[in-house]
Amino acid sequence: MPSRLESITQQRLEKLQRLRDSGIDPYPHRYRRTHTVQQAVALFERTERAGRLPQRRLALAGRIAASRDMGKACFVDIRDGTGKIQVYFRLDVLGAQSYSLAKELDLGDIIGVKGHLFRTRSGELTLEAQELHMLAKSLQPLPEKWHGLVDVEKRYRQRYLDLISNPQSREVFHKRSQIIAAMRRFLHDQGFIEVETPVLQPAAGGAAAQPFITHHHALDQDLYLRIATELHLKRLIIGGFDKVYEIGRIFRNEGISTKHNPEFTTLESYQAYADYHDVMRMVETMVSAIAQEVLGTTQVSFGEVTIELAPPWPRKSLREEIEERCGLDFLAYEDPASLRRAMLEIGVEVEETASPSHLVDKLISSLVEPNLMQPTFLLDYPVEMSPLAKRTPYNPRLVERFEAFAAGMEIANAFTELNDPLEQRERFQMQERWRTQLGDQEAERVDEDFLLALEYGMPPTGGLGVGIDRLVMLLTGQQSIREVILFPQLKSKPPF
RNA sequence: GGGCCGUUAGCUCAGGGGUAGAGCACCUGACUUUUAAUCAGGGUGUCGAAGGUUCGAAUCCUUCACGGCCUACCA
Repeated sequence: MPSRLESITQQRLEKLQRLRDSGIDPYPHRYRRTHTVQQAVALFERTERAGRLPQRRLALAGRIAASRDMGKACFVDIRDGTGKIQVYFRLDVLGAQSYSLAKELDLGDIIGVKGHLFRTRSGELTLEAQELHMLAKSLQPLPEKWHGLVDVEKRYRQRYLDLISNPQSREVFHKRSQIIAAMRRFLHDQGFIEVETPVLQPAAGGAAAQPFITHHHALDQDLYLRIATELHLKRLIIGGFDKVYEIGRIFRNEGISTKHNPEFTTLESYQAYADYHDVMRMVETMVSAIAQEVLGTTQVSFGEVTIELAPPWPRKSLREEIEERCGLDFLAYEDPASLRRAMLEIGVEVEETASPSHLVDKLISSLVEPNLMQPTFLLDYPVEMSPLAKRTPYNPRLVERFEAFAAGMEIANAFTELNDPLEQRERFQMQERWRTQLGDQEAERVDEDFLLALEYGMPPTGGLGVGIDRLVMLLTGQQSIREVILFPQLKSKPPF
C-alpha cells in the first residue's frame, strides 16, 4: 500500500500528466500580469468613485488560497505578494476547455487570470476570468486554511508554509524589513555612511564571546567568524570617515534560547567627536522615530505591558540601580573574590572561575535586566567588563558606557571609545591574563593590528551596538527571537 | 548542560491496556454571485524511533531523536 503522502502525490502527478497530455505547460516561463492585487483593487475603487463602469481587462496572478466549486461556476481566492482577491470562473464565459482546467485546480496552484472586475451580490470585489493559465502546478497539499500552520517546529523548518498560511507571520517579517529600512534612512539623514567589514577574521574581537572557527584552504589558515563589527569600524573612524555604520550578521558560538540565535544581526555605529551622551540621544530618537514611522505610534505592546518609546528615556547609574535592587554596591569591593562572596550572600551564585567581568554582568542579567520593561539607560560600567571603553573622569574604576534596556531585554550597548593606545594595550593584556589564568574563553585578545591603528590617533568617538533582532521583537511584540528570524537555527533532523 | 511538557491522517486536534477517531484538506457525484459555500458518499495512518512488560501496547516502563517552555551561559 502506498503511504498517504505518496498517494496524494500520485493524484497530483496524474493531474500534472493530464495537463501535459492536453498540451498545457504546467511550468511556463513567464506571465505578463498587468496589475498586482493591490493595484487592481485601487484601480477599481477609483473608477467606482468616479461613477464609471470599469472596462479594462486586467491580468492578475497568484497562488490559490481557497476554492468554492458551484458546478458550472466556481470561485477561487488567489493571493500575490500584495493581497488576496476573489476570481470567478463561469463555464459559459471561459469555454469548455478552459473551464475543465479550472475544475482541475488545486489549492496551492499558481495561476494567471485575465478578465474584468465586478462586485458580487454580497459586494465582494471579484475578477471574472475570461482566460486562465496554469503558472506552476503544486504537488503538495497546503496546511489547513482555518487554523493555519501551528506546529512550531514545522513553521521554522518550512518557513514558506508558515508565510503562506499565517498572515501574522508575514506581518512580522514585513515589519522587520520596514524597521531596518527606516533605520538606514535615519542614519543616512544623520550623515552616516554605510560600510561593510570582514566576516572572516584571523582573530575575533570586539566583544566577550566565543567565535565559530573555520579554515581557508588556499591560505591554509584558520579563520574566525566575527563576533562584532567594532574593531574594523573604529579603524574607519581613524581613516577619517567621521560617521560610519554597519548593519550585519555576527556569529557567537553559544547557547540558543528565546533571546539568542547563533547568528544574529547588529547595527554598530561610530561617530567621531561624540561621547556616550550624544549616542544616548541618538538611540532614543532613532528607536522612537522608527516606531513612529513603521507602527504609527511610539507605544508598543509586549506581553502584558505597554511600552512607551518616546524620548527622553530615563538615565540611571548602573551602580545605584543594582544597589536599589539588592543593596549591593559593587564598588565597595576591592577584589573579585570579596564581591563574589557578597553576591553569594544575597543568593546570586557565580562559578568559582568566573572572571571579574562576569560578576557584575551576572548581577545585571539576574536582577536588573528582567525588571526593566520601560526603556531605560543604565550608565557607567566597571572597567573590567568593558575593555574598549574610556574611563569616567570621576572614577577610574568605571567607564563611560551605557546599555539600553526595554521589555526585559538588552537592546543597545554603547560607550565613549577608548582611544589611548597605550591604555588599550594594558586593557587587552589584562583580558589576556584572564584568558590564560582563569580560562575565560570569552576574554579579548591583544590585537596588535588594531593597536597599530590606534597609535596613529583616533578622535574622541561615541560607539553604539544595537541588537536588531531584539529591536524587532520589541517593536512587533514577539517573545521569541525565532519569531523574527526567518530561518532560526535548529538541530538537523534525519531526512523524511 | 539540568528540569518540565509535547510528538496520533496532508493540517488542526480527540483518544491514555481490548477492531485507529473528528473537523478541514483530499477523492466521487449534485449545484452558474459563492465566500469557513452547501448537500450526498468515500478514511487515505510506521500513533516520532528502538527495546521491554502484557494473552493483547497509540495507551504502561526504559533508552534515543526532534521540538517547546523554564533554567544555566551570552546580546
